[in-house]
Amino acid sequence: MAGSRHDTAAPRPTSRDVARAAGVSQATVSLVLGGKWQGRVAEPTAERVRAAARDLGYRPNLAARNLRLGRTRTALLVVPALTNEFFARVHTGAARVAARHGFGVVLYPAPDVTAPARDPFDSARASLDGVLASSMASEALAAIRGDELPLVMLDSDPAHSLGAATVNLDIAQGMRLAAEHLLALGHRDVLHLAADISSWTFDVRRDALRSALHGTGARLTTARAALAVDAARTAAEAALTASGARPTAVICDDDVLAAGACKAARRLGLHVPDDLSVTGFDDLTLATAVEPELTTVALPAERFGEQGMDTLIAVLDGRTPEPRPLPVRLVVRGSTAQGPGPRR
Amino acid sequence: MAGSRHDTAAPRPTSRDVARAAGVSQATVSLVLGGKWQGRVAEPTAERVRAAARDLGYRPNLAARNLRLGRTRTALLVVPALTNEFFARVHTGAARVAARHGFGVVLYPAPDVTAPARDPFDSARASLDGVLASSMASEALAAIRGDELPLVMLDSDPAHSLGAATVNLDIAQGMRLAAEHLLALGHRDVLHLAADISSWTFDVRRDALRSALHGTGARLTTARAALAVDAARTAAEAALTASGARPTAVICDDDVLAAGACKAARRLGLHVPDDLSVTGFDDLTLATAVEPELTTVALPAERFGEQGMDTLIAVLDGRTPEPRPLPVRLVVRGSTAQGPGPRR
DNA sequence: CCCGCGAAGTTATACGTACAACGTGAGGCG
DNA sequence: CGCCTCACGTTGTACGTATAACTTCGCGGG
Repeated sequence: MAGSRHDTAAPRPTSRDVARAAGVSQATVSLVLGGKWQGRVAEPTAERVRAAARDLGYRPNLAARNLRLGRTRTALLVVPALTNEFFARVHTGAARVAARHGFGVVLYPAPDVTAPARDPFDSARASLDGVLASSMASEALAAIRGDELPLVMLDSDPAHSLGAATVNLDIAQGMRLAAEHLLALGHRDVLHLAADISSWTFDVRRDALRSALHGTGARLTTARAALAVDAARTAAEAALTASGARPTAVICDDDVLAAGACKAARRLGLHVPDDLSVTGFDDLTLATAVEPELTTVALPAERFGEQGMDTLIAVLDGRTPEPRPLPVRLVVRGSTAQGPGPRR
Repeated sequence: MAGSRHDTAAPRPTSRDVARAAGVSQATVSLVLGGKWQGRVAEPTAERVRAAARDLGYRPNLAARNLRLGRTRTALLVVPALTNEFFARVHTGAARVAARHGFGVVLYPAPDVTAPARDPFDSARASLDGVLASSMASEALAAIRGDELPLVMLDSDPAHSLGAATVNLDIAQGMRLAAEHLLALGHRDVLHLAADISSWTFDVRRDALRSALHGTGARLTTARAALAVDAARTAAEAALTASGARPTAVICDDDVLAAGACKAARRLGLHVPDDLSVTGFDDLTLATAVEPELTTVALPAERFGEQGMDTLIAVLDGRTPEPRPLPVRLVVRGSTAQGPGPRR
């Protein structure tokens, strides 16, 4: 009557159905399809089982398998926001490695993690084998259930990841590269436009900048903004019109912020890069979409996700891989140019 | 020796442990915690059970529950690429609704869906209750396992979604709005820069443009490009320098393409919007990051995801909600301006 | 006075799988 | 010739949960 194609509701065949069709016991089916039949089942029998499984369109019931094995081959990936292209790329890498090992990935966008005081793992309907937690929400996460599941932290504060394996991008090196690039161009008054996120991330970046500029006579000022174009434009506009010498270069924590800085410059009648150099971070699609194209620090986001998942799987296997920060590189494009230089 | 905090390997408490602690049977625990204890269990007993569960930190084993109930409260979301901000937003909406109904969402990025001839569902380690498939890869997906799971199609070709419920954005209306906007500005020679994706999507958009321009004396040409800034720039540059009258406006299938078109204009010495009007689609972060800000068609991406998941859940409940296309709206910004007009 | 009935639990079972432990012939060897 | 071994399976059980079917007991009505 309903006319749907789900009328028949043909129940999915089980391993027992396959066994019946192949004329063997259910255990034999499990052995053959589980790949552990070496020397336990004769080849002709094994082939008969495989054929029966194929004919019936048999697919093992994951819930039953998970229950039996006590693990799910599923990992949770916690990110601040998937709409941030960087994290989408991290997910891509993590999911690729996971698939290679027969693992699935469930996503948890962190913003809600702390707010509703709900258990973050409730939303992950699958039971989980482990957690891959990206920095920004990891403090909250670690506090909530840090030691209940194997955990790998992505780029997080060592102070908050006690005992958990960590995978890092060399963020500090990225900031240094940007700073040195601007120094080489003759800039001596630099604004750091920072993303308004976790304090640890902020500290790492600012400290790296400070040490890079130390002893060069360059001046460093700081402004913070939420991770959005408008917020960045507003903050940059304020910082660039503040009393005192106007910075000739802006180092941004993110390409999105850099885009905002460029808009601020335009509003103030400054030309990028001639009047103001701007550097971004992440090398998102955005970086080459704007005019001029952004000089930015390219992060191996997918490799980051891959290595994170590799590490998690290693931890699950009882191994402990040595943490080695992933290298970053500076991509020089059109948003940076010669500054006032040392001629002053 | 290993020194890890997983040494003790304390096995998670089961409902039986809770039962023992509360001095009741396992069945009673299940009744109380399952919420079906009305009139079956006295309040003091129920409270004792809840207290015991809390003390032990009991969490039900999802694998066992899934096995018992035969459903998983997990849906698969198939998207072409998560790095596309639009789909990240769709996911956000879908996940929100899913969470509200106690559902989880597993993601499947489609690109690989057809290539390796692997079963796409293998990568979803959880068993699934249903599938939410976004347009672009849905043909392949539907072909592979269309009728094995309840399916809801997002913005897909009706011809390929036989029997499956569908949720649509009013893409055609979006194209009409853009076309009418340009017509009103006096443009009579329009280039359609199309995304090189599914042919159905392309047809819908082109047909909408054609009908909107029909009878206005306006000329429509078409170029296609992969969904990337560089590809779009190249294609636009070629189309704008082709023989014949140069278009005075470009309607793009996506903001990313629009950014590429703007870059092409700049290379050709054309000013946007004075010499060339450009419209985008989707209203991504990108749209306000570039200069000038893009006039674009804003899509309710999150609502789209929400409605998709709502529909899937309705289908799982045996209901059949009427499909109603989600409205889109034109956001006029700085990338469009008066064209040559009817003065000619 | 006894029967029935509702309240408050309990016992038993099934979901589908993986694997430990147990047959069971046939052939080799002392 | 009897026993051991090996190749090839099979039988049985447990994973943790939800729920149908059953028990037990107190109490009110006929």
